[in-house]
Amino acid sequence: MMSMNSKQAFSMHPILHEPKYTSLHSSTEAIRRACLPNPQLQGNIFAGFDESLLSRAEALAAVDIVTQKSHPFKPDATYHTMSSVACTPTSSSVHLPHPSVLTSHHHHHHHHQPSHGLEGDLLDHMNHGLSLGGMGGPEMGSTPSHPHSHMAAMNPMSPHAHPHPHHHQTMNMVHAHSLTTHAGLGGPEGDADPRELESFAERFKQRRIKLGVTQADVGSALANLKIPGVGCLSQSTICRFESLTLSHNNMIALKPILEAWLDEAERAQREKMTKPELFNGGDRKRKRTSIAAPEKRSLEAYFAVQPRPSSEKIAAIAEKLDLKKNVVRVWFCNQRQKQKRMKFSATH
DNA sequence: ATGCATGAGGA
DNA sequence: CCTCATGCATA
Repeated sequence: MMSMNSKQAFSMHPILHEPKYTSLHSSTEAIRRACLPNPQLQGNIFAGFDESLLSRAEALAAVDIVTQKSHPFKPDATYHTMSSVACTPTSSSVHLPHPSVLTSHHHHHHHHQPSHGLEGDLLDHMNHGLSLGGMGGPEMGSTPSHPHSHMAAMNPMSPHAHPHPHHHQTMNMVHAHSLTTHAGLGGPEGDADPRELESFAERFKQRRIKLGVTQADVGSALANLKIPGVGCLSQSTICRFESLTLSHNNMIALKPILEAWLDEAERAQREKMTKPELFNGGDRKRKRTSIAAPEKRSLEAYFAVQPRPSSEKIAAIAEKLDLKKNVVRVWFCNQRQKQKRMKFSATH
């Protein structure tokens, strides 16, 4: 198993040079990040009395059950499936010609701390369905409402990928790098503004639907564009792009690609349509752990007081909630990522 | 549309 | 171990 795709060979790819990217469109994201919670700092601050905090958080979480509205979902543990996949993006062995790195962590300026009233803070968060610090408050699913605009295969090029459904990571890494290094000016302009991304995302969705293509179709069709370093993307990513639930950087990186596809797709629509083809492969599916509501509430409570628990703390939490440590760790990672998504970004 | 997961790359 | 970009599986 786990055959190594060429994408994974990325690390040993001959072209490992890292050209110094220019600050094409950037500074905005720096500003955005500036408002994010400060990493390790809080950890130390609370390291001393985190015990009590944890207890507090847990207690609150427990009591909170009554305040929570009913959840129509089953508090199951884990599911398993054997359903067959429909769209197999497959691999696109291409790599980015310029594996320039991203992640320019420079959160200067840390924000407030919940130390001014933990109980109050927690209660506040929980009673209000958690503000930015806990979970996605505002509905992102506020998109129009044509969930199923099926039909597809009208991609510019051959929509079907290869007959080999390795569900491995597609490693596109269309990273957009940004530099905060703009001379001490007062006008942080010239970069991609969230405003434009927003409008583009909206237009994109509409035109995509007009073409009668699904998000999944767009994803797999991208590979056919043969753009260096760009393979296919999943429905998830396309969806997130349209709903702006990606990091600012990610949005900026994907925009030109999706734009190129749109162009090509609309052009191709006039002339022809390649023969639609469908294939499928049956692979062992990954399993998705489902954290029950009560546990999730506890995690949110913990997260409110300590977004970055230490390994030990994670272990402790995991044990209390009877979850695997790794599940808890990943949960925290994912929560942190959510905070950074465009929709909740302070750049707005 | 989203929750949980994987992995590269970076300290 | 984290951050980030992405994806599979699911509601």
